Amino acid sequence: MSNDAKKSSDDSALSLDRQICHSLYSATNALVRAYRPLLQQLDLTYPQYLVMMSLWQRDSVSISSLVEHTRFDAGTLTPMLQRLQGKGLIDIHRAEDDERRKIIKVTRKGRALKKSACDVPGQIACTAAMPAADALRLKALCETLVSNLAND
Amino acid sequence: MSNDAKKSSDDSALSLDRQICHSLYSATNALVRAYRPLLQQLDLTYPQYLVMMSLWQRDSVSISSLVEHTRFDAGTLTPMLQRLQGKGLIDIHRAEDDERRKIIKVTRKGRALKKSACDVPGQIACTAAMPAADALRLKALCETLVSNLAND
DNA sequence: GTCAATTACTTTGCGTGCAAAATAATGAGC
DNA sequence: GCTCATTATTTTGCACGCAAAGTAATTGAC
Repeated sequence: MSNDAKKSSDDSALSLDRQICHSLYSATNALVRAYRPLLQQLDLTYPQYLVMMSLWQRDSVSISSLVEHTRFDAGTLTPMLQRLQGKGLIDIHRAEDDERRKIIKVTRKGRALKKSACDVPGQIACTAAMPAADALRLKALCETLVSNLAND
Repeated sequence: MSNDAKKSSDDSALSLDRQICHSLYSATNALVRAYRPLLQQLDLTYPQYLVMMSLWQRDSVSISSLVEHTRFDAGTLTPMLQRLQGKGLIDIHRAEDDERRKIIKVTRKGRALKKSACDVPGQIACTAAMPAADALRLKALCETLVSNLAND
């Protein structure tokens, strides 16, 4: 809690143009918008794409494990997973050892989709047109923010 | 479109942990979550707070002007403004010269809210616990991203 | 073993976010 | 001054995002 970070009653702090958060917020929305046409060909939304990436990386996981890895809320994941199941990309079934848990498995169709998705990261990188060094710096700053804000 | 930015068929590019976009996405969600308890006292959501900031800065504007300044979609703003009107924070009325346009004006109550909001930027800065230099770098990177992605 | 606390997940409700279609007023060409 | 394209805003439909409440299985205390 540095001293100059807390300029409470400074009026200009409420100027929209100075808001770091507004930049972050609109950058994220712009990114999701940029993904849309690419992902449309895969019949995926951006959040669904993130979940599929998580599952391509580590399959047969519980929902709580997905919550941790993807940072999605459980209440968000439940209907999202049902939609992915509806598309035939994943299977959901109860864990045998613990009937509360559900295990998510990628289907053959889901695994096949990965091949169609392999061009997406490169295409987005082109659209974003950001030097690799800047992109990494941006990622690092965001990760710092996430972990700082997680402290509650 | 640099050459090494386009590693199309590289499998590791689809690893969730390497996704800059995932970091950005979760940082934004974490931020909005961090704002929630602060803004709850003002009975505002984060997007509503952004709109109010825009209006505190420049009052009596059309919706399309707000779209430009806040970077919200018009279809998002219409119901949002109706809610802000319902809270008595703004007035909405048709422009006299052009009956298609609507002019948004902050009410006395809306202006009074600014005083209650003046501590919010400082409090968020404390929670985010990010050095000013890093915050500015983050903002600059996000702005670059926004303008790169806007090219269509 | 029984019952309360915990854990894993689902449901509900509300507010975005946005593409696409609809509505309505203005302007332009003739 | 009519017609058509354009502009400003609204509506619709669907998918999050998430707090809060609900449900069901498991663990822990005794």
